[in-house]
Amino acid sequence: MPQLNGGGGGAGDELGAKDELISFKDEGEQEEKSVGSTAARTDLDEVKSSLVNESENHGCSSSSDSETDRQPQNRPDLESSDKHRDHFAEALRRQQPDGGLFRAPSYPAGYPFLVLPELAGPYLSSGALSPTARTYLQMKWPLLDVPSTAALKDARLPSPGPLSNKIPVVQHPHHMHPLTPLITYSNEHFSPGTSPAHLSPEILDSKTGIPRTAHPSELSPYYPLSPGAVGQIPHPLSWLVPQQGQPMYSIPAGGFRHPYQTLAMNASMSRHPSPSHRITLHKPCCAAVSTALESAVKSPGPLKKEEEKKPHIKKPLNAFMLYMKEMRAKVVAECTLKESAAINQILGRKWHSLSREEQAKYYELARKERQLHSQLYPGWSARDNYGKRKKRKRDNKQADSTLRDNILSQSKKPCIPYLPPEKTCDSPSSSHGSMLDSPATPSTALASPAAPAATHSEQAQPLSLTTKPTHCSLPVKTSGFSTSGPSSSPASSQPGVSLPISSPGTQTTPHISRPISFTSLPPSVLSFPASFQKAAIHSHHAILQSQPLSLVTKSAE
DNA sequence: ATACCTTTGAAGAAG
DNA sequence: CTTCTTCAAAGGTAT
Repeated sequence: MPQLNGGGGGAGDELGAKDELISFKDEGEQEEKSVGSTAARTDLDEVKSSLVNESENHGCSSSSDSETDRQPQNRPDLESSDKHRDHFAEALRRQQPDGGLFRAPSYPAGYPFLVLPELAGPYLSSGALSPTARTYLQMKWPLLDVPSTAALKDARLPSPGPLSNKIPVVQHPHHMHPLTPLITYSNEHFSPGTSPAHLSPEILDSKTGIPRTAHPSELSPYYPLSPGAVGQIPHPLSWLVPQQGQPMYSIPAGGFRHPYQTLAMNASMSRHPSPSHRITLHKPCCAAVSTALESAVKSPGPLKKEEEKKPHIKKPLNAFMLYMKEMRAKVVAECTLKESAAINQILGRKWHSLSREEQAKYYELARKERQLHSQLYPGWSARDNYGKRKKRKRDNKQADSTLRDNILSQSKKPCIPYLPPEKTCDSPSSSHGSMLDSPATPSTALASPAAPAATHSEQAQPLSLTTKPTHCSLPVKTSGFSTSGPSSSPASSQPGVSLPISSPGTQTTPHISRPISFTSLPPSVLSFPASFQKAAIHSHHAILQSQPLSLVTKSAE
């Protein structure tokens, strides 16, 4: 868990100011459409084909030509993926005429982050409405074909006017700030069936293409600040908030009122973040919303009572989760493959392919998020959420991993030589100097803490063990190995020393575990990027610069 | 209807 | 101190 060092402020600024795009294949997506296929897309194409190839007709495997043709039509997917934006921007902004507590440094238009007073917070799920005072909302306008219809069904959701239809048509994923996902926390506190249609613009269903109503979660409140904290805590993510004067989306003055305003007001009433105090709700001004909220909040049975007593406060998202939230839409949009598991594999690879700087953004962001979370919920512990999910997968996993271990040991698969990573699935990395295939530009040499390249190559090994018919050359199933038991890896104690599987003398049975990584390193050491760089340089040096930290080998001894 | 899958990272528990 | 487990998101898939 590399954390940015104290320079956090600087990092934050960097984040806010740069609007750096995640390399991946965003660049030139627009051109891509007009010009046709590009190298950039080959990346995903490869991934797709490798992922879906053979086994499915999802279309990822479709020829580039067809895909090219498909692109434009695919926009709806994109649009839906950009569901995070809506028409609240201006109105919300008005609610904080002074720019609100959280003012962002200059932020490129198109990435408006709003501070929503009182929306159910992302950290509260399942019927738990946050009484918190503020919520971040990303107000990026999607390519919404904002149908005259739903988007503005509700009078309280006045048409963005100028925004009306397809305004942001030009807005493509690659225009998204890497941090956009921050605002996209889903609100599980709304029950699916009760989503207040009026709250959001219609979004084309990614699958059916049929206009659908955006789920409240798509309105994505970011975080709630504890009422007491509001106005006191400088928001760590303040830089995410659009500047006041920034031309966002003009909404007719007098335009709209946030449906949850009453909630906001109510929020102020519950000063204590304590879960037990969070559920009080005032009826939203809108009946529909009210209904939705009530249904979400109220739920029959004693179970509900328990929830009321102890709402589920979600864990803060980590860097990768933040990244995923942002990139998922892109990946999904570019690939008809919708299966999250597969998408996540791609995302995982892409994550590793990110440059240090790019990852640093997310680490910093995650760090801030954790900070905020801790401020909001001082007493909260990750353990509080333990057992909230019923997981039988655990058993499966164990069995699975055991099985895998057995298979491994039986087959005694020799170390697979270093595979030219990513070639199959993640070419993008190469395009932007990923360590994967373009070793060592000075910057990449320092690499992200995740030590991308090597990781991939390692992961590629277990490929054959993939239990799922992904038919993808993607190195997957790393997690499976990670659970391969207590066989502690010596290397884990010395992350920097771990060697690639291919290394001579390494144990024949590739033992891939999860991040030896930085999780085991003290934050001080991991302080990202500076400390990390040092550490990386120190321990890995040239060869290991991209060394897979996740690789565990016994040869390290 | 619900859990699984899949990813990485963070946090906590256990050894 | 190290290792393992759980959860965070997401949405198709499987049970």
